[in-house]
Amino acid sequence: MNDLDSPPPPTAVDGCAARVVDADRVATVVSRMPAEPDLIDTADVFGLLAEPGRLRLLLALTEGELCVCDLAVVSGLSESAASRALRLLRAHRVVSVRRTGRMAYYRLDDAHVRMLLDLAVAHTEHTEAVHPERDTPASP
Amino acid sequence: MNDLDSPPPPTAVDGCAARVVDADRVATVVSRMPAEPDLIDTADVFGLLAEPGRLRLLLALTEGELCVCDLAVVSGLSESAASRALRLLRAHRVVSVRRTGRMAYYRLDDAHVRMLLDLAVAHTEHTEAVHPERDTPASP
DNA sequence: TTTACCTATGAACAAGTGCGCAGGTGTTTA
DNA sequence: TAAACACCTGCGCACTTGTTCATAGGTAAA
Repeated sequence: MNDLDSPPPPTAVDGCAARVVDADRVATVVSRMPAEPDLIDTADVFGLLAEPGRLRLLLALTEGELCVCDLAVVSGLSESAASRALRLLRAHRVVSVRRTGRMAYYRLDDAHVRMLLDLAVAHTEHTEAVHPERDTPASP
Repeated sequence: MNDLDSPPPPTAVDGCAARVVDADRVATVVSRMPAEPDLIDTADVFGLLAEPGRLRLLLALTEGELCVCDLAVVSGLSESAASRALRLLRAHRVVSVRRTGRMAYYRLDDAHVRMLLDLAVAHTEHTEAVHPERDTPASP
């Protein structure tokens, strides 16, 4: 495809053709980069927390278990949407379910996610909205 | 705040008609629920970490600042995609940029996100893939 | 039994998002 | 000067993802 071994400057990591400035730093960072599956799994978990609805759902569950209809009310989702979201969270082992008759009580089942939630909430609580939409910090 | 003490059966939170089982618990959870803007902002931040590419980008930056081309190589993104991702991260004040001539060096600029990253990586490192795809824990 | 209720699911739709390509801006070098 | 370089951006495509409507399963009450 491309033969870049003779030219002096550019150095690739494993065969990918691209300009590299700090080869040493790049090598170090690459070596410390988590494995692909772990990375994808991590991104997945963050993705679960990336929506207000699911976030409310999980925040509500930090207080203890709740049934689907209550969770729907608290999260502002329809019961259908809440059930669906809970199924997703359950598939990722973030929540677990306890069934009693026709009721289904969900609860947080991942200490890691709980820490993430605490950290996030604590942060937003004393951090005045970082509203984006501003790219250039306006330097007159 | 809202009147939910007299009616026996269905009780809504602020006017939404929906079945509620544990009215007290619901009221408590709702009262402790973060404000809408904070919630959206939090979900936003998690959304930034919800993709392998951006995650690699940020993980690389935990080691120190890097230029765009090096970040592209490390993250496996094209320079175009890396630039765009960095712009997004910059808009949310997650990273900051230092320009020297025609180079642009990016660095992590949010201690909170750094904690989130550390926590996530530490978790995935000693947690054997929680592969989903399993919904019902097999209950015959 | 029938009825009412809570939860779960299927399918279709709509919306958002990431990426590649090509071109542009500003800077350094020949 | 022109050329090479590093970064940035507009356009369009394709993929993923969330939401809703309607319906089905399963349990408790009449």
